[in-house]
Amino acid sequence: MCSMGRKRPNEDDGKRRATMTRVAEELGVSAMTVSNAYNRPERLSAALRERIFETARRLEYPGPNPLGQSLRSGRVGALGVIYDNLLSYAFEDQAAVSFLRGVSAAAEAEGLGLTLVPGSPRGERDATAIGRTLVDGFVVYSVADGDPVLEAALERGLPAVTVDQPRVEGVSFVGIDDEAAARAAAEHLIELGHRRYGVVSFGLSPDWRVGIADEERQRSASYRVSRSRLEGFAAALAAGGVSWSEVPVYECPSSSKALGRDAAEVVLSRVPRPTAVLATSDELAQGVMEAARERGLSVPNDLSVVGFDDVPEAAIATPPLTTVRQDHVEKGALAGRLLVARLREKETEDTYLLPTGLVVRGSTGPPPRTP
Amino acid sequence: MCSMGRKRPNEDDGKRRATMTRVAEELGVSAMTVSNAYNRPERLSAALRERIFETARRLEYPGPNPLGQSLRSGRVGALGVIYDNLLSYAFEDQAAVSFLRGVSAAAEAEGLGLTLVPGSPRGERDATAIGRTLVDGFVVYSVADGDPVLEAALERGLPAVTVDQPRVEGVSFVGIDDEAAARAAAEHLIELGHRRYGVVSFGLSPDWRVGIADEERQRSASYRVSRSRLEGFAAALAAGGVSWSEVPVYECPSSSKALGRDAAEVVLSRVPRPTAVLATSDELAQGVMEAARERGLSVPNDLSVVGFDDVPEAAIATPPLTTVRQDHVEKGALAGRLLVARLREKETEDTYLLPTGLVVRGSTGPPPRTP
DNA sequence: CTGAAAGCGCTTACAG
DNA sequence: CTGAAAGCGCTTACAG
Repeated sequence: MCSMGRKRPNEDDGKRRATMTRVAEELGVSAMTVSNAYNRPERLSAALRERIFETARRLEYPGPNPLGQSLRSGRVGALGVIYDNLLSYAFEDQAAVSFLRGVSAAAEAEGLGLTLVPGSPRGERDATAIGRTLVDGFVVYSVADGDPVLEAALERGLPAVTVDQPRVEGVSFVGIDDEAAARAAAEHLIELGHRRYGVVSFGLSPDWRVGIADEERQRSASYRVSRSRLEGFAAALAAGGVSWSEVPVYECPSSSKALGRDAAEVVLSRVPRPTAVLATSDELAQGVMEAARERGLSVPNDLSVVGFDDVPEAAIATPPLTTVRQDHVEKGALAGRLLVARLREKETEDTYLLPTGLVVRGSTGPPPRTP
Repeated sequence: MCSMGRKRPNEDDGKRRATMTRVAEELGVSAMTVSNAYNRPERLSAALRERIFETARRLEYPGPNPLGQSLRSGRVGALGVIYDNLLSYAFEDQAAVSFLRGVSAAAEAEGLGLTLVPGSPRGERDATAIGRTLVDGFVVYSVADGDPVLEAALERGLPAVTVDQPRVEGVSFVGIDDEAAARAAAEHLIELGHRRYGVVSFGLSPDWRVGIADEERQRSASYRVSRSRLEGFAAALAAGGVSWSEVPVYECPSSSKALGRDAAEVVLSRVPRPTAVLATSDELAQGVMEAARERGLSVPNDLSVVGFDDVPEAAIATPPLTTVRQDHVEKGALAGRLLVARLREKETEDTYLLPTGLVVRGSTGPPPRTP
């Protein structure tokens, strides 16, 4: 049906795609003159330039091949983003989408593209693509400490910035104070008077474990963000006189409503039932609210739920979700700007912490009188 | 502060980044042996291979530079996506996000990356980046007929697929039957008994015009999707005995809640007031509902609203939005798979139309008794 | 099991 | 205003 489908570039009646040299030969000029026609018009008579373009059109020469240009210049013109999971999951995660929006804006402002490196499922690391990706530098987003994907990225020797996790010596870091932000969330519940808690967290380490995580597992978590948030929760509860060792921490393999729902089924089955659940993401928190609804529990009358991120959906959830706000767009934009600065061989700081704030909405309230 | 920030690749005590040749020289072997150490281990004794890796480590050689590999092989390892606006807007548009999710999944399944080409604001076309982007082919998404950005993409001579718009001779197309889908939406309102309509549409042509679009402007719209949907609305209303020429069609420069709200303020000020509004996207429709709420109008009692796309938010809007469903993820995945097929020099069809369906929810009902 | 040569497509000094 | 040469970093036949 379609003509382009038939044109095999390397087999088309022996006519391989035209090259700059071929155009030059055809006209009896040098290749550099053709190059100048495209890149430095002022070094050329207008007439010759026009003749060159005519010949290019006739030979179907598509203009200078950017691969040649890049090899020569050493510059690709794109920032790379490495995500800790399959790429397609990044687009399901509102926090990641906002983050990518920020990075893309920063790249775009410099005329750079954004290249999303093909990922691999959690628990099945594949770093081969990283060595083959054509970019000028990497934003490494949300990767576990010691992940082979991280090693591969750093080994490329390109400028890099890590975001949220991990922190790597000598590589600029953008994130928030996860411990303090989590602490504020838990303090809010302590102040409301809650004494019985449950926690629903996304993965602690990339081994895809599901279920209650004991304190040893919490301490050894290789996702820094998870580790820090649990530390923040624990600190606030301990300060409020609640024994952390009795708080069930349910670990989900990733962050989604469905997984939050599953987790809540376990956590809410505890006897006596928790009156408050702290989640490490809004997605998980929404799943917890769903599970509560299914059990006929009212949020916040029977159960208080706190999320993390303040994604757009949090404000329109039923009830609106109390959560920790962070600016994912700005996080991405800052990471992008820092990477650009590195490309320009400017110095950057080691650590950039963005502000967070607790947003109290309708999903939290005092614990029920009759437990 | 940071060591990496200090390392200037071209100036670091005269030590430029090591190359394959340098590693080879250091060991007294040929460059191709070093190449084989990385790419064809079986052609090498294990011992020599290890010696090569040791030397590489010592010289801080990061492994074969993919730019060299790509120039040699002619393959980049990434699919490019061209969007009709600034990239950062794509991440705000739920339909686009779902679409990108599909494309990324298709790319990832083949080990390919996804490169988002830096865009330019609507009404200010800049195609220069397209000539410089390193990709193996383009998915051209939602671009107006004759857009210079489209020309630039096609001139690269790489495989390409267009999505939604435009349709280009000889280039595979993925989309829906926009006319039929829009017709179904309008027929639903006709069947409910509505006689007075308003339409809120995203841009008709990329010249950033805002306000009521007359029939001449509608016919000459260079965004095919807008043109087709208006045709569908018009056909259904005409068949229902409603005069299209009396229906105000408000054109927004782009698709967002805020713009839908602005549009609705004009459309709902008409005397007599429309009892039903057809929007060309869910974003716009949500803005219309917002404007109605602000005027104290009840949806659907005073005003029926129909959207288009069935983005995730549509189902949880208040009231839940009646809309035309289409599968944006599958649209992206199909486009990605087709582009991959083209890279593999397989034939593809000219046109792929995905199914649509009207989803009737709470935002539509019979017109009010007392107008 | 290893190598010398050619070439992927381009542009930057350096000349004239 | 235009050119010859060198080189960006790599890998594929082809030999041995």
